[in-house]
Amino acid sequence: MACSSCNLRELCLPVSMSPEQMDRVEAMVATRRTVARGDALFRTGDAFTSLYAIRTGFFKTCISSEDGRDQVTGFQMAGELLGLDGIGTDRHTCDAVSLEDSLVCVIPYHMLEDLSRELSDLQRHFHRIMSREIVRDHGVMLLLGSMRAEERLAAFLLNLTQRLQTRGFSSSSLVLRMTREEIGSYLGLKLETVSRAFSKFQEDGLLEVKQRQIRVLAPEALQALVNGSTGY
Amino acid sequence: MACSSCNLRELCLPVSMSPEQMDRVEAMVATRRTVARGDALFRTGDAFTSLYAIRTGFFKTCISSEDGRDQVTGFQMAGELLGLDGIGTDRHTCDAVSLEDSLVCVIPYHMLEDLSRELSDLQRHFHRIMSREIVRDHGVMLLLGSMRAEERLAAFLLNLTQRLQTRGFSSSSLVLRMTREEIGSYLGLKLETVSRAFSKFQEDGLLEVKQRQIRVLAPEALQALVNGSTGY
DNA sequence: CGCGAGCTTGATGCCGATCAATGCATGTGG
DNA sequence: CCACATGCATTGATCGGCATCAAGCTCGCG
Repeated sequence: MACSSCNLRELCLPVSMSPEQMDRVEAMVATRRTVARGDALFRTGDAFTSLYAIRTGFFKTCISSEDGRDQVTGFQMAGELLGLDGIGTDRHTCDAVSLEDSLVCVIPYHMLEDLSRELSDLQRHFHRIMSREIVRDHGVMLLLGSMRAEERLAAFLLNLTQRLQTRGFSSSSLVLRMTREEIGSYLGLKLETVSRAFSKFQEDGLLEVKQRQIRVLAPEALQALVNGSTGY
Repeated sequence: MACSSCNLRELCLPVSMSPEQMDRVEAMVATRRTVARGDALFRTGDAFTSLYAIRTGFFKTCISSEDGRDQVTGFQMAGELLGLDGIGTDRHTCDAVSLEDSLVCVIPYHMLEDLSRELSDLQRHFHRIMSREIVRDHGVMLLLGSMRAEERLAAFLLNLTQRLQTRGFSSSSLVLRMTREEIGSYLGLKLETVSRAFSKFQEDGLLEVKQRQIRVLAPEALQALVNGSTGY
């Protein structure tokens, strides 16, 4: 259960620490929490106290405006951090909902503050994580602002397979944890459009689609879609 | 030229510090830099060394993918921070282009790291700023993913007026620093669509539009657009 | 077995992109 | 000072991609 023996330590917060630094990090991450599929780790408006590192499982984060409009802002998998949204206002500004039974490591934020004042490596790494989150969001803005339906889905799938690969899974075969509707919400599309794009990819031999079982047959073709297809 | 006498200090990085803390912050923010209209403060790929606080002026940040696609990811005004994108990879991931002659305060990042390890107020505030940036981006994702053209423009205008108001300007009268095309890029629309939406708002008596001179006549109506108009 | 949640597929319509022309300010050189 | 160029904005006409509406279909589960 210790960070030092966690197979995600290279992806998570405590990257490249000395053994003694690691001890202090482990003291900070003392508690774990299970979240059953469908339950929320936190919800909009909840008081912010901690960040959460996903040990196992899969989450979505979503926001909703006063009227019913809502939007999935991201999908998070093992090794990724949840809760950064809460730092700014001391309240969470989105819901984090588990898409499968999950286990998270609880990182009390005030302890992270204290410790990262002492361990500059930790400080540096935490800042990097926040910065990368900002950069990721910019990428999504590009996707939502300028790509067409199939391009969006291609980008989404490549992003997923890449992250799975980093975690040692096959880059060609994956099981979607989320519904077509959730994918659509993330990509700014309706579920029917997502479904049609999947079918199209299958017709064209880019994918093999069996419900949520996906096999990527032609990653280069997906990549080509994401890049050049504005058709110059 | 000192932070302590800067009229933006309540918006910027050095919020709520003791005089002696403020001295140390000022020592960190030793240099200023002017950026002529149209010039870049930094560009994608530039080495990341510093954050920049806008003293006077106006910027846009934009990213572009390998093919020509590009996207304005934000507009920044006095008191706001630029360059957070660079922390994650030690290189900037977007262009920051000045939309009018501007002056920025240069904050060497390694000094900010050092100082925020000593001043927990500074540390806390810096984290808040990054977190708010993430939350802002999520708001833009909601806008891009689920709003229609006029709703997007209404949200954009309200956001602008609100930020201007915080800085002591009128909330009803503003001069746009950016072109229709830049607004369109930010909102995921074409410039013609932006132009039409402006005209529509003027017809409906919500705005008075003279090129880039905008007068907001009915802010509540704009707000209503942003909220309820999904038409249930 | 039958129900329901999620997925697929088809038909139609609308919003915003695209193409194209004109208008309007600012600036430059003759 | 005017003729002309240039960049930006407006407006109209047409087109296309995605949303919407509407059936079926599949699969897991009580």
